[in-house]
Amino acid sequence: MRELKRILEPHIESLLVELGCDSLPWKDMLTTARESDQGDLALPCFPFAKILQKPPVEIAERLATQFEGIKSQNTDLAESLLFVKAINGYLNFMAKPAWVAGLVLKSNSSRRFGRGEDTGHKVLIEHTSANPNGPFHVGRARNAILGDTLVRLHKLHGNQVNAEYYVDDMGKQVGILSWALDNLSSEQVEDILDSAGREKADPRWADKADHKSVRWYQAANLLKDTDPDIDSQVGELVRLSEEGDEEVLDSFNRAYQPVLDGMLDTLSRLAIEYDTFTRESKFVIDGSVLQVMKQLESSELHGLAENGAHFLELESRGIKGKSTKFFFRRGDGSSLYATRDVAYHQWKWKQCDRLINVLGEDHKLQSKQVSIALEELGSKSPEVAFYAFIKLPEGKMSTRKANVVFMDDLLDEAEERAFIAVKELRGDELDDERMRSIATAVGSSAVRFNIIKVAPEKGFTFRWEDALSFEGDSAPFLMYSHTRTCSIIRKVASEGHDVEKLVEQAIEEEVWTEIPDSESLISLVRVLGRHLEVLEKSILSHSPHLFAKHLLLLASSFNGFYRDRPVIKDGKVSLLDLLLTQVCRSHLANGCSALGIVPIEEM
RNA sequence: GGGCGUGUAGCAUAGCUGGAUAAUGCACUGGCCUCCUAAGCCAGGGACCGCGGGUUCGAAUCCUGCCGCGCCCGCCA
Repeated sequence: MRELKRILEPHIESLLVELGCDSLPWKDMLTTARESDQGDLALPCFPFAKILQKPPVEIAERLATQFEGIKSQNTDLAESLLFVKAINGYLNFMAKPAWVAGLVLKSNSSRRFGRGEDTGHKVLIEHTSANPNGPFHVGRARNAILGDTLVRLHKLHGNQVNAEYYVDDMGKQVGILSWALDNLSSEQVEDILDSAGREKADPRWADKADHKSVRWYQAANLLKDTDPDIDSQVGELVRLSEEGDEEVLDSFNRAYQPVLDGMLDTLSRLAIEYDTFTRESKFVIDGSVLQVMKQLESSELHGLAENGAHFLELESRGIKGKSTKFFFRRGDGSSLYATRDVAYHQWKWKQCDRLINVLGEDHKLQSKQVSIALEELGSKSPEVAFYAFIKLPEGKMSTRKANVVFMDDLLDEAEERAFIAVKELRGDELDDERMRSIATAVGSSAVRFNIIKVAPEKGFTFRWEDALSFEGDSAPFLMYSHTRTCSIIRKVASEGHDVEKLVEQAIEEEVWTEIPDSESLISLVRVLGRHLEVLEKSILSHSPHLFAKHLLLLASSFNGFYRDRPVIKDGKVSLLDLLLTQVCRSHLANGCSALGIVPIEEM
């Protein structure tokens, strides 16, 4: 209730000045009331008790009386404020429902659609950036889903966003894959995996490049343990790639590109797309890594190891642990992953005014080191959205060890279960094709939502039942509420009304000024009033789950409204209820889309 | 050993810049389709907020010490 706060603050201030209590941080104390039937905002009066030597209950009552006096003399207050009440030592402010409704319904700006105005800010969000060495799995999915959701939320907020994928086209992982594809036959690969007791490849994915190539990658990793010669061969390839050797980089490219394409196919099933792809090798080839290394040498933190390796000593910058050194150049003069990352960040900063990385919690130290190095070079640090891992009951997911749940399998299973559910509910009304498309939308939405609804910093264990949950706090619940808004509009139209015209009429007549005394209608209006504030908070704290929770609340409030307020009855349309339904429909549709949930019109 | 994060009903989570009776879903008990889709709605039971100290008028929230879990402390990526 930002608008209400803005109106109230000057008046509260003048009262507190009069009392001599304005030295306290009362603006922060003025918070959302816990009980929504007692008010929208509340000011606890306990801290004033000490200064005034009077009981808080008495102070609250005195303030309430004085405030009522001010209210009658001020048009802004008279218009927006329903009442001020002293309850248990709290000063509670309740906004007029009609005023709140007006905020949401009357504006012909983007607010009525649950969308922020253009901010003009350019935001670059780098996410996923997974090594292209095997199929996309559920462990990696948290990065992609969190990242893509941030991209969508930023767009809804009004920012201009670039979604960026950093392609790791050099280094050990790709080196092993490339070596394996050049040196092992299909029979050898299957023999190696078979004798290690690994499962056979799933025939369903026999034609998908990422699922095919990962067998080579896994076999080479097994072989490497017994044959040290492979390590040195791969090591040589890696060294050459880091020097920018074109031939090696080409063969790396041939090895990983089909795998990356396969991963991107899977991601597109989740509606995850990227605007730009940037290869790590770019920064070696264009010389910027070399320049970074040179510049870091003149840092006061710079140090030189016995064999000629360069590092920054970060103890003075708060880095603790066994090693406080950040190596940025090997003894042989070559760069390291993090060094290239520094060059990459400088490049990213050239194209945005806000830079966000989505990273697993295992990258926390690395990320801090890169930030310090950037500061040494006079560059800004990025914002980082960290997340904890999704693990399996058997432990951490690993492509190398084949301990993974493939996203392709999860999505197939989700869609299948969704199909069974639609068929059971609507099998006699809809044809198979229609039900299939509903199931596809429900499946991918549910998978995304079940990951995005928990706070990023909390780790969790993957369980099929949870990932595929369709009830309660879930994507299908949101989607279902949205379809209800659609079917109401459909019904109004089907009875011969021109919905657009009626909505315009409702706005013109300002139908919200005579708001009915309906608890569910009013609480729905209040939830809508908070929509953009929650969106902004969600973005600022990199916490999409806050917006997800809010959307669940919106859907559930709409369901209450739906129960109590028939929009059309005996052919007669209630303009206010129609307008509210239309506004809810946009809020839900845009909100769902921002979470990667497909807002279908029937299900 | 050190650093970062996390611990809330049987389960999964929200609340964590201190504020009123700790919120939601699953599961459990009971009720609601002649009514814009019941993937829904209503009512009910269920919580030493990991444990111990401290700060405060007031602590799930802040400080501190334990305990459990996760991640990190490579001239790997």
